[in-house]
Amino acid sequence: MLVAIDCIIFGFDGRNIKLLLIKRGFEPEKGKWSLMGGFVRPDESLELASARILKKLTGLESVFMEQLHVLGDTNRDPVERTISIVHAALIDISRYEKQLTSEYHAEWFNLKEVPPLIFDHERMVNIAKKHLRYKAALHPLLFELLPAKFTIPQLQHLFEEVYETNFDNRNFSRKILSTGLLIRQKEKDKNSSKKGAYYFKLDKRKYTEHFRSFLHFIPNPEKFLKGL
Amino acid sequence: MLVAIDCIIFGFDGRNIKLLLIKRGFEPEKGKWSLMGGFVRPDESLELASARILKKLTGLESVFMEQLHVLGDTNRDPVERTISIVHAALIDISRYEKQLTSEYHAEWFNLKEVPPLIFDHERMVNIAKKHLRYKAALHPLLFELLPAKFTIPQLQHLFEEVYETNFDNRNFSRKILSTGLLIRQKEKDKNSSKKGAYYFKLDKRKYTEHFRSFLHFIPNPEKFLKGL
DNA sequence: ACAAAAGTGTTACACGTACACCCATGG
DNA sequence: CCATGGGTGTACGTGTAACACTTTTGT
Repeated sequence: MLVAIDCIIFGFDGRNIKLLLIKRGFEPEKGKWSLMGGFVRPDESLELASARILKKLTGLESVFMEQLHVLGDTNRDPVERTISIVHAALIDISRYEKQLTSEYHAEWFNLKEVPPLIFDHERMVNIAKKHLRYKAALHPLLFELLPAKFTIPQLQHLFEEVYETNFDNRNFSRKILSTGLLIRQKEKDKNSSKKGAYYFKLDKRKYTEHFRSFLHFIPNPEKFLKGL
Repeated sequence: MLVAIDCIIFGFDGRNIKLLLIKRGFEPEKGKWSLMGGFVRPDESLELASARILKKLTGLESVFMEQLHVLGDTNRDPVERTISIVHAALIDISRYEKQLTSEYHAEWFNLKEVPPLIFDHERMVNIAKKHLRYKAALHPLLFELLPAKFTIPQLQHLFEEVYETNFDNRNFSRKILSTGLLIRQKEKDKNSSKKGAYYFKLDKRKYTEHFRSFLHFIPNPEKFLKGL
């Protein structure tokens, strides 16, 4: 039995949530869009395998991926029985731009405009989307998707992208700040408004310490968690 | 590469949370306590494989197990490279008593008094324990562990077992009832007190509909989620 | 009558939401 | 000087926690 790993990389460029895809380089389904996948070698752990596969197909390094799910239906791969361990990560696109050279044919797609994918990869993406929404509602996960310095309106925009809705900006900023996870900087970002919005930095120590203990980052969480 | 499944079955007998274990029947490590495990066959899905393995080793049928995690370190099995997909389930022990005949040598152990286990099975149990605590804090998961009719004090006792602490009974019952998930019966349970406690039934429809949308079943969830 | 468990009432307070309004500034 | 986005203040309702107190009934 073959053991594969498929990697789902979500990215944020300041405007949209995107998904990284590659053009499959071999048969079957050569030339179609696909997640980054490969087989686990007999002598490597799952962590090493996922890192190797991602690096080989996209150039990305030191991306922290998390195991999400295993798909193992008998007919999911047309050639041979293969189970696939789906891994996923979230990254700030700008921070990895240099690694994603044109040597690799990986491309970012807006999450709302993903092309048809091979095999059961669309199912994998759906699983990952649900997981993202669930986790980001309860934990400060999305904070990681932004540059080292970011503004609250930027963060709010990101949340609005993920949940495909709009939040009240005044309540949103208070809620976020009440966690004590953000450290206000002296400078302001004046790109998006005349008044300017303060930059914030993430308090890394508090972030890792309390990651699991912050709940309800979105208003009316019941509404959003219901369907997931 | 071999693909195995290991099954973690948590049970509740009205008093304690227990873990189902078997005595391993073959080398290596023959005669030691172990989770129920086996290999996935080329022609069966993961769902079928986990059900088959559990049935073969314990007699249990139609237990809904959930995929938890994959362990795949290269050295985890001394004989051959094996990855294991950990599955877990929660059951009301009394409801499955008949299936667990003595033909199979499966035994229940109090979760606090689990004997040494083979390979990395203790690690698997720890992963499952954390997962249980996390999920049960946010969703009405534990309601399933009780008989069709149960009292609030019974449910509270179960929560106290899982979180190894005590809750205020008055606030607990209000919180649970405020979800609207329970339907009060006319009879009372007089086994544990003279006044008697009302029996309740789970509103199955509401339960499945709203499973994801109820949050914070335990007081001070931050405290409990912090370390997980 | 008493003990012991079940459950109600009460209160203080934190939190969530809605929304009026003020602030800063580039054009 | 005003349009625009950023942000504070205020008000109200709901949820939570703590705990005094009542209810029930077997012994």
